[in-house]
Amino acid sequence: MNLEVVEQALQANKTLVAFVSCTVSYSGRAETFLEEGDRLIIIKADNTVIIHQPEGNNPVNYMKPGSSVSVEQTDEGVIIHVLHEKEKAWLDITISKIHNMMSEKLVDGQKMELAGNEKDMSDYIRDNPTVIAADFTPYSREEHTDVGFIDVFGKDKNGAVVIECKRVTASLSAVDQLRRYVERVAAIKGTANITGIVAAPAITPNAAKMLASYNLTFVSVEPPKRLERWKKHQKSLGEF
Amino acid sequence: MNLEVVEQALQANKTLVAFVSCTVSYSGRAETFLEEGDRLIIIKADNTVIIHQPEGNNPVNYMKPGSSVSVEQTDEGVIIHVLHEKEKAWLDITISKIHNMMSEKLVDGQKMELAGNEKDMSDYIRDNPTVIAADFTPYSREEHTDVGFIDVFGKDKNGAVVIECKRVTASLSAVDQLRRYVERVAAIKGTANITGIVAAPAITPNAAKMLASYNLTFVSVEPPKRLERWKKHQKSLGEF
DNA sequence: TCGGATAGGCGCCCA
DNA sequence: TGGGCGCTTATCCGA
Repeated sequence: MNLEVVEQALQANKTLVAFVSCTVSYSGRAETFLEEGDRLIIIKADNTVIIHQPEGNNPVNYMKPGSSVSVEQTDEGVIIHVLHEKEKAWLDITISKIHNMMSEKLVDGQKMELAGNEKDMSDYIRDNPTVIAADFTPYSREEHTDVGFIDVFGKDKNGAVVIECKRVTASLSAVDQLRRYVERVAAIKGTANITGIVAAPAITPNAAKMLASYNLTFVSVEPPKRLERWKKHQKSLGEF
Repeated sequence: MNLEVVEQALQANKTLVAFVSCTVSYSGRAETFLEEGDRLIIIKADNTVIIHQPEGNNPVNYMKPGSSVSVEQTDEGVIIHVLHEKEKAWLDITISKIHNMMSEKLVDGQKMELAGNEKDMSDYIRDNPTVIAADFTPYSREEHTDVGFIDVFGKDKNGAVVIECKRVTASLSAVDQLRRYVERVAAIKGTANITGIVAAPAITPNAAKMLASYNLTFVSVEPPKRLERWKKHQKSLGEF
């Protein structure tokens, strides 16, 4: 271990990664402790600190950007102190052994482009209203009320239509949301004659049952672009 | 770059990290693309793949455990292909330059201990029922119904009591949940006389209004142990 | 900053 | 395996 290496890397706005044996203590929104073991530590230039165990997708501990990082040499080993004043949180990494480490100044101004989220889906419904019903006319997206905002709001021949979109299988909470909006619109319009629709690729059985009990309906809508590139990819694999 | 180094690391159940310049393509539940820039790539022994940009808490792209990883040398550079058959997802990392890399076999059988989550809070309510009401008697936690499970279920002098816990400020969705459970219990018991309580440190104004409109109530409960170690830490800092 | 909702959410538990 | 839901959720967006 070399304190100077760590401190120089941090000073130079580098990203530092280290394989270490360590224990981890965290206190903030909750409190955690992790016994000794081998982990990967990442310290970014913005003082984000991330600790990964050897398996799994998620970090076991982390501190968000804007922390302050300091390093201390003690009898127990090297301790990395991370403090986030604003969040009243701190993290201590007590390192008994550094197996390997490296640091690098990384330059990256790019932002990830993403397609296929729920906004794309409500856009798709607005632009292709017949996927809901032949006589459906959308008015607005993200209509705000004091009980939340309605994904797609419009009308059909019977009156107002409230649509809650989900890009994945709709669950009980989707029915909750829809019911909340429909009741609000009914209260505003002074009529119980509102059509409420969950638009999603599928719905769970319990949610479907609950939906029906409130005279709300489900319309199956696939999120746009889903799996297109996957299928293309599979096809190209098949050509080998 | 050295394909063999990467492949040997993966074969040997090592965790591999690399600073690279790359582009990233993903297709699965959505589709993403990330233009050329410097990133940190992590490939774990379980074939978890994580890509971090130089700043921020969260990975920009990832593939969950259980993927298959292969490496290919092309004219454009080295491509790391990650495929998750089951999830019908794939990720390609096209690397123009490797700045630095290292790998290590990590051994870690530990599991993080956590205090201060919602389970601790409902335990606390069960063990200290007077924080809800003087005459409250808890029966069970995680009582299952077909519309979800009730955090804490019990009785008071008026009848059944349903409690929904939140460790942070309760929102509209917490009221939704509680209402859903209360209605279900009322239907089962055949009575409308059910007491429904949101137990949380705070509640948003709109949620409070909605709660009141359904004759449900809010009880302020702090999640246990919150900030205790923070305060101790601050005190010890103050002693310097 | 707060409130509300989505997320390529993830991960855990339980039927 | 799917449903339901919490999460040190994070992140985005609008008021």
